[in-house]
Amino acid sequence: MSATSSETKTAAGTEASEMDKRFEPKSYEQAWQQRWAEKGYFRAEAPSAKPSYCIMIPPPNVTGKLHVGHALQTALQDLLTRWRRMQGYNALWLPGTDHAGIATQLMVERQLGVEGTSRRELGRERFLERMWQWTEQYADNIRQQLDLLGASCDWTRGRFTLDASLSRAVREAFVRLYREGLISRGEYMVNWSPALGTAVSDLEVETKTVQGKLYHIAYPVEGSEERIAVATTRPETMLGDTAVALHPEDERYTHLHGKAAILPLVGRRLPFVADTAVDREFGTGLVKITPFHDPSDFEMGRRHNLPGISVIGPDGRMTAEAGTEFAGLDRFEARKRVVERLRDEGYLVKIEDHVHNVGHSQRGGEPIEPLVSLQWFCDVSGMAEKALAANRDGRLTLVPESWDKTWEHWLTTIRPWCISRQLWWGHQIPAWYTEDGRCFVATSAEEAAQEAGTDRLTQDPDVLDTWFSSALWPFSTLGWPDDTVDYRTFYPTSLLVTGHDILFFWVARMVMAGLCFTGEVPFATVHLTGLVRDAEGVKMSKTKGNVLDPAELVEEFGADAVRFTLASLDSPGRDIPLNKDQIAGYRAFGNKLWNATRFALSRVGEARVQETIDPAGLAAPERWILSRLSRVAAEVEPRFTACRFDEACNRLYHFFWGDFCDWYVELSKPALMGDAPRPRVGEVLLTVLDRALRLLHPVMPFLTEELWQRLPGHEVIHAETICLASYPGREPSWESPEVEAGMDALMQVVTRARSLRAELGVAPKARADLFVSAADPAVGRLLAEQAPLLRFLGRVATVTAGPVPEGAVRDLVAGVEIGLLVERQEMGEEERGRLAKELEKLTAEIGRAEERLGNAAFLAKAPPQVVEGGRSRLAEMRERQTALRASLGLP
RNA sequence: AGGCCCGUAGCUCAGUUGGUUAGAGCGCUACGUUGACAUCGUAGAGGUCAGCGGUUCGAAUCCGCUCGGGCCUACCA
Repeated sequence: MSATSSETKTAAGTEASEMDKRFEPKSYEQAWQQRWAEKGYFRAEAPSAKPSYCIMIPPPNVTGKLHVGHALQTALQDLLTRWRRMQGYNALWLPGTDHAGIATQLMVERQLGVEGTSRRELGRERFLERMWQWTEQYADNIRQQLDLLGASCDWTRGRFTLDASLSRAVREAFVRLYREGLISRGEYMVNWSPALGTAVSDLEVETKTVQGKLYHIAYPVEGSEERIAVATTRPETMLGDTAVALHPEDERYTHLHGKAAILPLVGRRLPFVADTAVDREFGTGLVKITPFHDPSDFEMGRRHNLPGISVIGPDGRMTAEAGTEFAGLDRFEARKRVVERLRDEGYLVKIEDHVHNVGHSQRGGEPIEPLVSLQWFCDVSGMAEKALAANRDGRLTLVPESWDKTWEHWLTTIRPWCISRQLWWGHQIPAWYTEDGRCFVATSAEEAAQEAGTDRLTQDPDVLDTWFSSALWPFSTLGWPDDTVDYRTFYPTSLLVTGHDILFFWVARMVMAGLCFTGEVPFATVHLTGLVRDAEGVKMSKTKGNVLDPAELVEEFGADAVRFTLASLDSPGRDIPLNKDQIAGYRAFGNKLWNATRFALSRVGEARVQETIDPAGLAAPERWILSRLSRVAAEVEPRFTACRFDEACNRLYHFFWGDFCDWYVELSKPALMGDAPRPRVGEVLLTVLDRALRLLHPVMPFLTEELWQRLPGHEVIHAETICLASYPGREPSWESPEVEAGMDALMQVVTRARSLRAELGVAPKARADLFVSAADPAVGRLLAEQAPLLRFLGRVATVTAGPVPEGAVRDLVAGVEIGLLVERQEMGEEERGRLAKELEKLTAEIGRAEERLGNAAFLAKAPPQVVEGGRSRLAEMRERQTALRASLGLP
C-alpha cells in the first residue's frame, strides 16, 4: 500500500475506484491493525515536547478471555486515546496483563486435577514452572483480542504484574510501608476460605442471604438448678465457647452477674460477661461467646480478656480441641452431630427456621470460616484519609459523581487490609525469618541476610493479595521506584476507565497507593462504566448461557459496529443492555458511510479534499453543511471531555446520516449532475466527508481509515494515516445561523410538500405544482434561488414564488405559506380519519395555548422569548388548522 | 438495617440549569427498484413521562409520600 494518491490502494489492496456495493469489514480491519502496528503509529514519545495524555489499561487476567465488559472499556479507552492523539497529544495507552493470583492458580490446579496430580504433590517450584508455562501459552492471547477491536495500545510498553520491574516495585512498596509501621504481621480474625486454603480480604467475601436455622440451647447455671437458653445459628461453635454475654442493663439477668454457665457436652465453665453489644430483643438476650470463630465474639473476647479456643481448623474440619468425639469431622457434619448430642442429653430447647446472612468465599463459593490466623496486615487508615481528601477537594473526579457517596462511605469505614495469601502464584512476601524466628523485611534476600547477619534465612511462604500489585499499576508500569523518563513524562496519568465493580478492589487502592508513594493522585478522572447485560437486562453468566463473546460479535458485525454500539450505550450510572439488533443498526451505519463515500467518489470529478474552504461564493446548501459540520465538531469536544460518549456518538451519527446523507448528498445531486450547477460542490462534498471521517475515527477506526485513504487529496490532511491526522474542531467562519435558518425553512417546505402529497393520497408519479410565499424576504430569496432543489426533493413539476392559487392545498410551515396543486383524488376513509384526528388534537392544543397566552401571570412572569415563541406557535397552529379544515372540506 | 440508582413509545434507552410541540434506535403500518446505499428511501401510527400530593405563571425535570425493580455496604448471635 502506498500513501501517494496516484496509486491509492486500501488495506484490502483494491483500487479506490473498485468499491463494492456491499462493505465487508473483515476485508480490511485486521489488515489495517497490522499496518498501523508496523508503522509504529501508537508508540508514544518520551521525552516529548507535546502535552502528554496517558491511560493505563485495567490489566485483564493473563489467561483470560475478554468479555463484553472488556470490549466496552477497550472501546472507550481507545476512543479517548485516538481522539487525543489526533488532537496532537503525546498519547500513551499502556497495555498489560495481571497474574490474577487465585483465579489463575485455580485454573492450573484444576488442570492438574484432571492429570491426577496436585500442586502439593508437585511441590512449589515445579508448580510455579507450570504456572509460567500456562502464562506464556496465553501471553499473546489478550493482545490478539485487543487487536481485533482495534486497540491503539503501545505494545512496546506492555507490562505484566509479575515482570521483574513490577515485582521490584511491589517489594519496594512493601518495605516502605513496613518501615513506616503500616504493614505488620499478627494473629487476628480473618476471613478464611477452607476450599482455597487461604485467607481472603473483606472484599472477597460475598454476603448471601440463606435460609438457616436458629438453635436454642440450654446452658446450666453453675451452682443452681437454673438453665439459661442461648440461641445460635452455628451450634458446632459451642465447642469453642468461653463465655456467655448479656446486656448490662437487662433486668432479667441481673442475678447472673458474676456467675458462670456450664458448657453442655464439654463441661467448661463460662463466665457471664456484660456487654452493650448484646441485643436484648434478639433471641433470649443471652449470647454464647466463641472468640475464635465469630468476628463480633472475637471483639467481645478482647474487651473482656476471654481466652479463645480454635475448634475448627484451616481445612474446615474440627480440631483436636473440639474433643475426641468431633475432631476430624467436617464443620457441617459436626453441626449435625453436636445437635444430635444436645438433643440426646436434653440440652436442645428448640430449632427455628431463620433467614440470615452468611459470608461466602467469592472465588471458592463455600461459606467463609472466620478464624484466627497469623497474617500480614496493612493499616490503610491514613491513606484512606488522603484518598477521601483528594475526592473532596476535586483532585479526583469520579464520573458519574454519584459514586462519591459510596467512595466516602467505604473509605471512612475501612479496616486493616489482610494482604497475605496462602497461595503460591504471586509476589512472595519479602520477609525472611532466621532459625530462631526473627523477621527481616527487605527488598531482597541479600539485603535481609545483611541485616540479619546470617544467610540461614527462610522467606515467608505466603504471597501478596493480587490487588497489592494492582494498586501500584499506574506507576510501577512506568518504572517506579526509579525516576524514569516515562514516569516523568506520563505520571500522573490522565484518566482511568473501569467497571464500577472494582471501585474498591482496585481504584481506591490505586488512589491510596498513588498518594502514599508518589504524593499524587494517579489519575484525575475515573470513568466508571456500568455492567454490560444481555438484551433483557440480565447479567451475563456462563450458567445462564447468555454470554456474548466480543470476538464473535466482531466476526459477525465488524469491530467498528461493536465499538460504536458500546460507546453509544455508555450512559452515566446505568448498566448496559446489549443486543444484536443494535449492533446490526450500527453496522448499517457503516454501510451508510461506505455508500456515501462511494457516491462521492463517483461524482466529484476532479475535485479534491481541501484543507479548509472559504464559504464566500458558495451557495446556500454548501454553506449550510459547512455550518452544521462546524457546530457538530464543536459539540463533540466537550462531550468527549466529560465522558459523554453516548451523546457524542449520537450527534455524529445524526450528523452523518441525517444532515449529510439524507439532506446534503441529496441537495448535491442536481448540482453534480449538471441540472443546476453550483460552485465547488465536489470540493465541499469531499472536504465535509474528510472531516466527518476524521470526527468518527476514534469510534470507528477501521472503516474511517479505509474510506479516508480513498478520498482524492486526503494527503493534504496527513501524508500517511487518518490515525495521525488532526481532529477537526469548530470552524467559526463556516457557521451561519442565517443560512441554517433559511435552509431549515427549505427542508421543512420539502417535508411538508411530501406529507401533503401523502395525506392527499396523490400517486408518487402524479403531477404536482408547488407555490411558496415566505414572510421573511431572505428566506424567500433562498427558496427562489434554490427552486431546482425544491423541484427535485419535493418531486414537483414546478415551483412558483407567489400566492397560492385557487384549488391548491394550503399550508404554513416555518413562516412559509405553501400551496400544492395536484390532481385531487378521492380521499380515502383512513386518510380522512387520520386528518380528523389531527385536527382534533390541534384544536385542543390551540385551546391550551390561547388559555396560556390569556393568563396575566404567565405574560408577566415568563421570559419574553417564551411568550413570543408561544404567540408565533399559536399563529402557525391556526394556519394549519385552517389548512386541515380545507382539506377535509370543513368550513 | 443503612446507602445509592432506576421506573419515559411494543422493546432498549436519551432528555443539559423547570419553558409549554417529550426524542432516538430497533420493531410496526403504508408507499417506493427516482442517477451512493433495500444493511435503503418517503410518509406515518404509537407515550395521562409508575402513582398520589406539594412548590410554580409553567413540572418528565424540584420537594414529600406510596408502590415496583436493581445494586452496594453491614458482626445482630
